[in-house]
Amino acid sequence: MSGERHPSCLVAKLSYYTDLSEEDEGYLAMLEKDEQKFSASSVVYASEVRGQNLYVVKSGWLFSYIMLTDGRRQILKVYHPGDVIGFPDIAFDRTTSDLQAAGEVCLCPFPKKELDVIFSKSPRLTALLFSLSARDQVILLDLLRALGRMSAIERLAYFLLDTQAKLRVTCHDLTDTFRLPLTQTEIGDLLGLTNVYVSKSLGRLEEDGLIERKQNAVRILKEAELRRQVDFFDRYNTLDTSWFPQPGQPR
Amino acid sequence: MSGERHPSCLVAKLSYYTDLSEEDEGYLAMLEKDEQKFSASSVVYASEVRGQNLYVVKSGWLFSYIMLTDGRRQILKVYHPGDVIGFPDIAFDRTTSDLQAAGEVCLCPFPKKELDVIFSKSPRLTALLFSLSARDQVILLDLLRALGRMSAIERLAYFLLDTQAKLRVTCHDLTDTFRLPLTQTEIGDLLGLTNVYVSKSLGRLEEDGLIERKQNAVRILKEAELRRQVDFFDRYNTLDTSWFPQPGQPR
DNA sequence: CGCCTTCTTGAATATTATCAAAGAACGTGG
DNA sequence: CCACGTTCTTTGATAATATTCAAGAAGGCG
Repeated sequence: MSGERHPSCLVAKLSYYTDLSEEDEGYLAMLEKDEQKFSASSVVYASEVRGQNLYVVKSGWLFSYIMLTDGRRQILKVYHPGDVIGFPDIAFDRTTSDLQAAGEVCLCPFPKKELDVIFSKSPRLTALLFSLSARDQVILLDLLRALGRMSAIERLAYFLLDTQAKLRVTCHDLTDTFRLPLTQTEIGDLLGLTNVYVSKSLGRLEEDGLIERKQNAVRILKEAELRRQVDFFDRYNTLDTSWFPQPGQPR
Repeated sequence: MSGERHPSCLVAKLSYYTDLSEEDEGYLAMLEKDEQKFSASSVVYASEVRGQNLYVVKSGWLFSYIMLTDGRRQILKVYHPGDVIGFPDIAFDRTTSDLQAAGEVCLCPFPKKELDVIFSKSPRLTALLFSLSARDQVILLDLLRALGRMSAIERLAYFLLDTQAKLRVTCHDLTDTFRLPLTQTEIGDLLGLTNVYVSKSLGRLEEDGLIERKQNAVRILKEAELRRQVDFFDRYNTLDTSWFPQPGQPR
């Protein structure tokens, strides 16, 4: 549309990792042809619903979660612009989680059935999508490690580092400060803590001079030290594309 | 090889969900052409190692885990016969976790580079593998919910139900009893608990008449009640294949 | 039979949750 | 632009849950 190199943030994100053919860019563009806006806190879809759509995030933050029957909530993943929402649910005919907008968001929904074109026509793009989904899984494993074996303070440190690393992929000039449009209750529901203890632990991190807060922005003061403390790996900065089917022999 | 319908447990598992063409069965057979045995407790691979292999589990149980530098361990996933190990790591050029055999195991290793043939030649089989990986991710999300928002007893109930449901896919006649060849320390490292508290909580479940133990076998006495208590979903019994590219137009 | 690992049990301790209330920030409508 | 209501955050006191430490019992294996 515009004269920009990448009109789409999905294409921008993916070509960060590998070269895309024009044909592949075309397939991706198809996934982003529709747009849908949601207001803050609105539920994009509920769980246990016939979910045949995936979504590309165009702008805004969202998160998916599962409820227990008694009201406990586990937030599963926070989504940012350029993310694809819905790969896990591809294996089921109903959604397995709820999806809620953290603020105003703009999404590009597309039916999962449309993936079959990509699967049939572009092995290379398929491999790329597979890798994205695989990486999401590793990021989830990191979170699992945090919930299973880290203290509250460590979990928060991990969460801040992870968010920072993720935002850096699309926002290259991000240094040490970023906005965090989540409530402490939401952060707690992601990290398996209560909102009260999130408040206390963040206060502690600030007292100790590791982070700084103003409004809902966070500044990470001692990134290296925090990374060492939680044994942090950046899963966002590379992707192994060496095994991908070669282009030039499509179809 | 033999006169059985499915000489391979991977083929057996996959054709449980969808019909495979002979060609597709051929591709899968290629992945299982090599065999490698490991003795109990041996480490199949360590993390941060150039990992270009995936594995099909032929027999035995294994688990993957990540260590923190101070010795804390988080077990990420327990593998059983018919499972494919390594999809998450496909996105990276190094392994992101360690893999250890719980007892004697037999594995079929194959280089991930071999997947490119499947990606290029069989869109349908690719979609099936994608779905398996996606399903693993949902199972992981269930575990995340357990670690983040459930009590010790609930986590154990969830773990037992999950293990039972998974074993039922390959062992159709499994009713309410199964062997559990993991130590309580390992179960604790999976569920984010100490071995001591695993012992106490299992004892509690038994006292309450929900389960029964003898040796290292478990019998689930009140499956329906336990399922209700932890809001359990069986992720293993179906797979949505409706969106798969149609066969008959391969290549 | 004896050793080694795993499991159980109990007491003391630590971490995090719960409850409650006040203070700060934010958005909305007048 | 201010007042008000709402939501979010902070703080303190108390309670619950799980950990740690330690020692003894049980079970498997040579």
